[in-house]
Amino acid sequence: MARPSTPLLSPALIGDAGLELARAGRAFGVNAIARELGVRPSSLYNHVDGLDEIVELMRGRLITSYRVDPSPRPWDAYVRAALHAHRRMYADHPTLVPLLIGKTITHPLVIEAYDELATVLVEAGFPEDEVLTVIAVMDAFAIGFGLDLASPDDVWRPSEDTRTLGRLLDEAERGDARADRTFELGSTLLLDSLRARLARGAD
Amino acid sequence: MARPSTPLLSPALIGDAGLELARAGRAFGVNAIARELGVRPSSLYNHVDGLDEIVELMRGRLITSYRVDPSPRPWDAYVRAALHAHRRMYADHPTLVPLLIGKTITHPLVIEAYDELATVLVEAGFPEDEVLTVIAVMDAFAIGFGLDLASPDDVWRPSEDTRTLGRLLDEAERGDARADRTFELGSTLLLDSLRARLARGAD
DNA sequence: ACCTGAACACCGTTCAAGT
DNA sequence: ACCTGAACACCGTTCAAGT
Repeated sequence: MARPSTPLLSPALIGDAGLELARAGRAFGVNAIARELGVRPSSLYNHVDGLDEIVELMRGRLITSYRVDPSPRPWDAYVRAALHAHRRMYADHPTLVPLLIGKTITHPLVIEAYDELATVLVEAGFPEDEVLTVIAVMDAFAIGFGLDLASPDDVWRPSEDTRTLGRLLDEAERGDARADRTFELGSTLLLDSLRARLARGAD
Repeated sequence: MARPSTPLLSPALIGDAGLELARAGRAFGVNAIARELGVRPSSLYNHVDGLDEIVELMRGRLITSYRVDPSPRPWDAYVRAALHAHRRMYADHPTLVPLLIGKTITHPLVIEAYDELATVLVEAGFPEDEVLTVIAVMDAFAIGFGLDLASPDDVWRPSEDTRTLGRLLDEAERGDARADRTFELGSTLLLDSLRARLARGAD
């Protein structure tokens, strides 16, 4: 079977296979993707330039599945929904994070999503020279809390006596419950501050 | 030279070599570290159990170099300093981040650092059942802004027309100046909220 | 046009051989 | 005790060969 009548591969299939592997916490290299698709590694190069381009494909397909509904609503509800969705996105693919943030964003769909967020914030009344900063803060938030959610059930395990930490750990939640509580506090703190800042600026 | 009279390697040397590579943005695998130390890859296994243990060594040596001075001062100054130091730490070694957060923290020095932070927050008056959450929020912050600082000079490069984003980008800062401004806003928002929360709780 | 197989330079790890 | 060299199963990428 040198050339099948109907192609076995496509950029979309390759990107989706990589994403599936990443979501399952498995390695998502060229070889692993080829294995997943029942094909030889070298076959992928007929559709894709290499691992870098595969990562770009994955990024594009990611953002469409975690897209936030832009229906009209108060800006802070939109911001909260975006934080939630992006946190989930990063948490579902922690090993992808360094690759995603390491490259300039050019993908049209991803740019569009940021453009929408920028528009919402400008219309909410944030000063124009501050909107990009607010967006970057939101991104840092989503990434940080996403990786927090992807952490092990026990973040800390002291082997010796501690002054305070051990006692607090005995009473504390663990796993996703802990991570969710952290995210709730974090996003509440952030939104409170943003609202206060907007109110102050509007005086 | 089968066995040198004085050993060429040690766990400390191996960890430091890995950290140096990571800081330089280069790969820090077994082979790369061996190359750096002028030795064969298999030699490392006389001192270390494998890449996982090397990562643990790197973690331990990291925290000591980014340790926050625990001298008495207002809790919020301490929190700000910790955010600053940890952000720098993550930014200096972005590729290490997924490895660091993927494992439960057991290293005594790292536990000690968190214990200290917990003690400061308890003494500041935060409710005991909230302190670990605040710490996790700080961690998420430091990681998110650290990776933001490690991002390329241009985070976004739109190829088509945008409603808002392109216009804002034309006026905006880039590179470290942008990342620093983001961090300033983020940590100000967080600290404002934490102070407000503490004041409310103290009523 | 598109899949294969062989080849290359990498990677982490094991282990017998040397001192 | 500690470094080496050969070996193994991996990895990403190239390219000539096949249809």
